[in-house]
Amino acid sequence: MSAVKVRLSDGFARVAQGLANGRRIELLDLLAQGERPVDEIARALEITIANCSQHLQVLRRAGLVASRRDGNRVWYGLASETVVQLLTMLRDVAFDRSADVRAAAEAYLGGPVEEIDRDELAARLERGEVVLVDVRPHREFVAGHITGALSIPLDELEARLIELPAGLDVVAYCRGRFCAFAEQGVRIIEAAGRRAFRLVEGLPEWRQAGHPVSSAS
Amino acid sequence: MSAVKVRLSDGFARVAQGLANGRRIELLDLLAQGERPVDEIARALEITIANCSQHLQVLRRAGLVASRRDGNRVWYGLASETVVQLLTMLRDVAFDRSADVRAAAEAYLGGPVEEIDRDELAARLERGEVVLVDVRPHREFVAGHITGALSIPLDELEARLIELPAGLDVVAYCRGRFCAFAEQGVRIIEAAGRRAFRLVEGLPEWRQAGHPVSSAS
DNA sequence: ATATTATTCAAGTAATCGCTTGAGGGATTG
DNA sequence: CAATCCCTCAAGCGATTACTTGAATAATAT
Repeated sequence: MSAVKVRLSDGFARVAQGLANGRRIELLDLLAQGERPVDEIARALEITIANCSQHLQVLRRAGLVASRRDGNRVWYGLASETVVQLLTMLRDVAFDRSADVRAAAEAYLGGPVEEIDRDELAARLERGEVVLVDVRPHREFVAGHITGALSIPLDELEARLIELPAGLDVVAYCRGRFCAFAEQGVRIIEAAGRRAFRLVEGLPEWRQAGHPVSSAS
Repeated sequence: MSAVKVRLSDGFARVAQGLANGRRIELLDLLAQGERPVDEIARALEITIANCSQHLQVLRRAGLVASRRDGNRVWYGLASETVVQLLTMLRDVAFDRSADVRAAAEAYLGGPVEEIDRDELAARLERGEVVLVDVRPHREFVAGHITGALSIPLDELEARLIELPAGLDVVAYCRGRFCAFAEQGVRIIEAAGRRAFRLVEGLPEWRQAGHPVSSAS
């Protein structure tokens, strides 16, 4: 009787176990931007391929990721959109409840920049009041981006500032609340004398809120 | 630079680590019904007090629970309502993504019973169409219950069926979607020839959805 | 003060985790 | 076919986790 309850609770715990490692959190954050083959994930996380593969097996056993084979590559992606919600909530609770996390987040993101939320961005986009820039790597833009956004990866931003239509405020967005790309993008744009905001959340949250998303360039 | 990102991700992971153990999941589920002293938690989980205390320290370090001293007892409770949301989402994702969890849930809860959701219950309560029974232990009812519910703990239900006003459908609820009390309650009530439903969620989700809750008997 | 009750701490042990290294398996290329 | 590329598996390691036992601490009761 109680053994069955233990089995159920252990099952829930196994999913949490998947999230209980910093590298796997980064991995899921990356996969939230679109599926990828193992070697790319390993490179992005700066870990060995064997180590990465093992983390992926743990996540697969936890039911958080799924894989498909294409030729001699294996592509991994999130098992479901609900995984994004879980990850987002985990990070929000961590930020809310842990002073360590808040300190680390500030150290990683740098001081505050002006922010804008999803609904406000949607409204201003509708009215054509802002330029929206996706500062993630181009491949992630191709996999999916906010409809109407320009793709200017962070490391090209300074050189391509001229592409931003003049006379409008600029909004930058990236992978999510705890990704540093948009913050850095905003600083670069502001250094050029333009007013810039960061979208608080990233593409996954935007998609999940039901706002319009496009694929391909 | 990357070291800072590692620190942030590890911080997120530490919170997940708190959830990454079956006993701690049960513990949080219990605390979602109201705060309790250590010895009671240990008894409910059928673990030793020392072991329980150590799990509670892990959860405190993860920022998921908080404690207060009253005389020579220490009462533990969830650190925030958001912890309930996180726990609920974790279990929903686990149920959704893991066949093991679905099998364990079925083994624990037994076959399906008729269900009713929050909004429907709220509407029917409003119209006085149903009797609502809280089948959790009485102390949990006292700590907080759905406004208008009767308290009949599961182990007294069979003997007290007569207290249920005649001529109405009965709805039973308990701690949550993965608590077996309500299922068992529905079976007992149906065995007496009454029509009975189970509220899909429990009190924590009801409260969090903004529906009316009362305290004390 | 002493005894009692409730909780935490410290030490020890078996099991698990995270990583490395090197071998093995699947699929494409030459 | 061999050679190559991509990924997984197996073994081994140091560190961490979950649990037990017994001692230490904190507040109350006698």
